[in-house]
Amino acid sequence: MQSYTEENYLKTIYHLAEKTTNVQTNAIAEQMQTKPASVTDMIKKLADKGLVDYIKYQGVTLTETGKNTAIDIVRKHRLWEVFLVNKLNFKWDEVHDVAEELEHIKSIELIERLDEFLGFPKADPHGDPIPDKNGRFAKTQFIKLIELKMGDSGTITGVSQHSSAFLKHLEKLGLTLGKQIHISDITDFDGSVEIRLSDKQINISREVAKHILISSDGKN
Amino acid sequence: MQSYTEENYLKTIYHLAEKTTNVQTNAIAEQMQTKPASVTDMIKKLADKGLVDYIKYQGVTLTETGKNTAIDIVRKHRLWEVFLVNKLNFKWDEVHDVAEELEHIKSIELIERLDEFLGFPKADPHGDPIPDKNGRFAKTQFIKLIELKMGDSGTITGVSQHSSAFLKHLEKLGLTLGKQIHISDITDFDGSVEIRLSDKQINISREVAKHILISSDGKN
DNA sequence: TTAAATTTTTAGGTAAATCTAAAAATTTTT
DNA sequence: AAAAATTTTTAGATTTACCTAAAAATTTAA
Ligand SMILES: [Mn+2]
Ligand SMILES: [Mn+2]
Ligand SMILES: [Mn+2]
Ligand SMILES: [Mn+2]
Repeated sequence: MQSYTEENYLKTIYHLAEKTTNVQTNAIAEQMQTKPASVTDMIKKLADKGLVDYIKYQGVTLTETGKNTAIDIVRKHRLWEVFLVNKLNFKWDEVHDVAEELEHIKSIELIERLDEFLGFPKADPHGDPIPDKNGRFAKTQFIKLIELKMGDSGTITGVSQHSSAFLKHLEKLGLTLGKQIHISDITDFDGSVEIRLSDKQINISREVAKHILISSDGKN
Repeated sequence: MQSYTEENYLKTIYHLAEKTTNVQTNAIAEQMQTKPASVTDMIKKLADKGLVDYIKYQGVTLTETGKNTAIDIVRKHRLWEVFLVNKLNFKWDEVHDVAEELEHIKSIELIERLDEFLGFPKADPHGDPIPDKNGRFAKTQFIKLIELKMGDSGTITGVSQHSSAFLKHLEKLGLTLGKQIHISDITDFDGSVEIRLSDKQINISREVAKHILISSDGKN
């Protein structure tokens, strides 16, 4: 059984490992909003428990057990987010902090029944995949909007930034999950992207385009 | 902002204060499954924070703030129990431990929306009243089944014991909330109670009868 | 109203998760 | 390949929530 804190470390390491193979102390510290010295302490503890492999000065990797635990927390986090949005009418930018707490409730029964109650959803309100109870989920193949070329089309199926400011901005622009988009132009001057939606034409900055994930329908 | 632990102490003190006016250190220790010395430590801390009034050797009472905090936790606990039973199909004997964790999730928005989602329930699965968001709730007037006389009738509206063993037993006997009962006899030998339900006749021990709460329909 | 029993507190410590400051190792630059 | 910069670890404290053992206060019984 892990503490609330250990679970958060495992989850953080898991997410960082999606980007870089060996996860560094400082990266964990930044993500966890704590100090590198504290991270070293915790890493040793997790290593003792067999949840991470650790060689001094060379970062950490999750063991099989550690990874499974992390995935289980991710599963809970995302299921709770679906609950908050679909059942309690929260907005997609309001759910993260509460899910951050709910993910630590320890009851297998609870999460299985919640999953069923929600109709076994495959993705959370931000398009992130929800692992099933065995920890399995499809590694979805997203393309960043910024990588699309002029004339490309696709559907918004995720975001890679969960800050409330960003999500609120997308909502205001009408760029929500499931929306069909078409790249009508890429501005020479600043690289901003001109997008055609079903009902309107908008322009978004490169910075915004970086964090929108598209499932491509191919060129058209 | 209180810690998880402080909240549990406040809730425990609140419940004990429903029975005895001044709440003793040992009583808190027993309820919290901890040692009296630890309770003394925590009481001092709660007193420093203005959540309890405390005079050495004379037990504690909740301050107004302390009481409001406790009631808020009770509200959360009971709303989550309703959620678990009504939405996730838990049995009434399975919800306590999970609610014990869920009650500490800190989000006013969450609990208000949950309340609404559940249809603003007035009582939890055990018949205990749910405070509204201002902490108000009717002090329900229950009579213990054991206090009824032969010939009395009433409706089961609560239980004063939440152990899984007791609740499962009641369920098996068909003594669930809302059931109409009629006292057909009180056995001379052991004081056990003969009860007529709509469809059958059963006999329960004094021990069981003590913990069933009845809203009396008057004699008939 | 003493003595005995019970309750409560104090004193002194432990373990978990932090922190700051300084030392050590590694990586990058010159 | 040094020097400089960065990253990481160690050393030593702090805070929270516990604990045990012993002392002090209160309550109950003789
Ligand atoms: Mn968390
Ligand atoms: Mn999400
Ligand atoms: Mn609790
Ligand atoms: Mn209850």
